[in-house]
Amino acid sequence: MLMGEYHNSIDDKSRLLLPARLRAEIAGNALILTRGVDKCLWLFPPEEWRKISEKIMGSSSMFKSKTRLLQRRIIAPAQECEIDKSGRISIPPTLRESAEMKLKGEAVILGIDSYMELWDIDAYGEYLQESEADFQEAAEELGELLSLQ
Amino acid sequence: MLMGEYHNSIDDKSRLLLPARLRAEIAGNALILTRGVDKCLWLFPPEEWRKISEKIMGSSSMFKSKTRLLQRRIIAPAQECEIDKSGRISIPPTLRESAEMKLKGEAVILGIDSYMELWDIDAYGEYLQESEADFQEAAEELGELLSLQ
DNA sequence: GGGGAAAGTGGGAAATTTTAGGAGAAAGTG
DNA sequence: CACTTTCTCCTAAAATTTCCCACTTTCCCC
Repeated sequence: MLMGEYHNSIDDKSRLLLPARLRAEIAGNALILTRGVDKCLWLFPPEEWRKISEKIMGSSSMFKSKTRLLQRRIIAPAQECEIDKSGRISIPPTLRESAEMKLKGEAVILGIDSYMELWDIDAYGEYLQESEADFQEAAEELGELLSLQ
Repeated sequence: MLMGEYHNSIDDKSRLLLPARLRAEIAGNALILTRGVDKCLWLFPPEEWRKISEKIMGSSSMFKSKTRLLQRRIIAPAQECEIDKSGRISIPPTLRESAEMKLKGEAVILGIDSYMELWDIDAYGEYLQESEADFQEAAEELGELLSLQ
């Protein structure tokens, strides 16, 4: 299971080192990188990606606007990337820029059960700040849900 | 499988370089270029185009107004274009203008499974911005769909 | 604390990809 | 029919990406 929050920097060739703890959980050395919802990138093991992309592509036609949106925001930006011998992935510039991640900038890497998220450290800070109220609310709802059991 | 989001510029001869990653997925050097739904162009490999155009033409009669619309918007503007030895396609001015793509302007190229989309970079930015709320909604629905598994 | 292995960092060189320019052919115009 | 303009094709240069290797640091076991 992928877990943990890590801070690593992107080098001047747009490469990011994946923490060894996360790498240990990944079978093979191929991952799918794509735009996430919110200002981040998502990094999936191939099987996980297949599930999600099949859900989006399967129930869909290019003549429906919502399908096109999901395709453009999630499916299209996806790139397969290899983990190199030093444990790094190289992030295509277009994807890097879509998440406001800068060359030589600090990135946050989140392990979330079956996938990972990559954030620019400043963008992540802002996100946490802006969403604090929503978080409190979500926690409250979760509390109610749990106390009913 | 065609995937990835790329930014390339259109040169002053109305030509656009297709990214090598996308070219590698295409058999042969002929593609069909036409107007897409939303302010973009669609670029199909010939077999894909045949499927789509047959669907549009098959479900229809020229005596129905909606059919005529689809035919005029999608079938009629279609042009076959060749990939030249440098990997570029040349975009007919009429099509280019229909997607607000400018000479020497920056274009976005999306690989969507079996076809490609071409956008003017500014038009694409506007589209994403305008549709952000719909996207959040679609993502929410997708989340529910996935969590049912 | 020392030795060894693993993890992380940085940079060079080769290969590929992209950009740009110019010559020749084709097409359109007066 | 000659001229201009547009479009193709080809070549060369520039930039980027990829691959590989060597070095430093950290961690762990002895």
